[in-house]
Amino acid sequence: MSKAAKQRRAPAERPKEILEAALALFVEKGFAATRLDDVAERAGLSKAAIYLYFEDKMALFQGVIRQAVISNFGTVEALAQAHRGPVTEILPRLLEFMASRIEDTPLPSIAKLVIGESRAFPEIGRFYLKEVIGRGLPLLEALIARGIAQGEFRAVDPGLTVRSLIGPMLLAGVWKTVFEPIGGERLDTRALARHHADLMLHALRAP
Amino acid sequence: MSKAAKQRRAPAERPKEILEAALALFVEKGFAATRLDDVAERAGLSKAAIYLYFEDKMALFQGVIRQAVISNFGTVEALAQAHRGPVTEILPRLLEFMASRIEDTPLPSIAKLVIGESRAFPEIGRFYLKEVIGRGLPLLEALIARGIAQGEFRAVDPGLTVRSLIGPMLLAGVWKTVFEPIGGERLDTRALARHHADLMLHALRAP
DNA sequence: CGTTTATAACTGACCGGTAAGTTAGTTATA
DNA sequence: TATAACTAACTTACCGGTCAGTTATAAACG
Repeated sequence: MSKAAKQRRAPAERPKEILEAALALFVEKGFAATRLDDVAERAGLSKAAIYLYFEDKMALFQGVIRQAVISNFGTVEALAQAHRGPVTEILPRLLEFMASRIEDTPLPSIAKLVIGESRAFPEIGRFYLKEVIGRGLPLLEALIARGIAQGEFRAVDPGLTVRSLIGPMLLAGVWKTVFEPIGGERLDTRALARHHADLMLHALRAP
Repeated sequence: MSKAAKQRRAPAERPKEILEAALALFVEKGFAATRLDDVAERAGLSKAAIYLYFEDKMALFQGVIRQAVISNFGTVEALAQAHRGPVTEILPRLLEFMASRIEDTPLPSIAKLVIGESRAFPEIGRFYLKEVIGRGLPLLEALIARGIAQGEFRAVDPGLTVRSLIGPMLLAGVWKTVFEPIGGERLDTRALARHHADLMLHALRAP
């Protein structure tokens, strides 16, 4: 190891380090406003070195999104599928789990990036559509359908109901990333999740 | 009028024309990716002429947002305040009105712009926060509070309830502007509005 | 009524800063 | 001494913003 301040000999970690630095900066300043020189500095190497690991800026962005998405997703699937009890009990847990993700991880910032840049980079949007929405929605729809089948819920449209369920969580994410940083008053995402779960259970309860 | 293909002598209309062109391009490509030369071409004049009417690109952006917001807002206020009947009847109308705005106006695209650019241009975000959210939220909260006072609704937190109410509409706007253009399946915003209104009324109904 | 003059509206060509992407060369390790 | 990892310096293209000059209109004048 010697005194090698210039970190060498660990190139396997390099892409991850670059992705981490890029995530922080993309989240902070957006895609266009993030300079590769800054990403490089933060990752502790030169801009040219980034090009050793990523084709171009776009590929780096894609990598960041991919990394953040896959690392933050498996758990939801587990949570929703493992639980075999009454849906009435799962729903509040699920919403509170989402709230914790919104409060404690960069997930909402990622979503904001996707929202803002997917017109310019449709591949990003399609990736998110496929990997997050395409996996998450069916999961939740199945849950609602199960609630109906088990006689807990009235017979509503599962697709629309899922939108009603997660809409406020999207709102919370947008609020946290867009309006709180510029002086909007703090929103208690977990309280919203609990409250919304309560509303939804009242709304869905079979007569 | 003669054959003056070069339009002159109507400078009062010019700012509006420029704003219209800019709106279309900002909505299509985002702020950073929109070239002033393109705005100029679309508005039928030269880039330099834009600077006769707007301080800089940022002021133009601000003008676009301001224009779109004020032209699309007064009606909501009217709708919510004029109606003196039971809140139970107003709520579905209100949601369906929002749905029509989302489907038939560039409002969701504006919102998307604000979401995407407010980190880089906090003034934009604050303007939206003040003019749209600062006016819309209290209006809706008062409506919920009235529903409670009139004995139609159970005693819920009006602030959180309003978030539950409009969350799905935000979701619809995001879906329309972000995911439909890149191959996401069409979402029937009005159906969602009706369905969500139904859920909310069930959720809020006093026992 | 034609001609000059004043000026508002507008433009083409340019400037300067910026940042993505490249390359030729350097350094550390095996 | 071979080579993988890395970098400083460069090239290139773009685009926001400016400015000196041009054109269309209207007012002033003879």
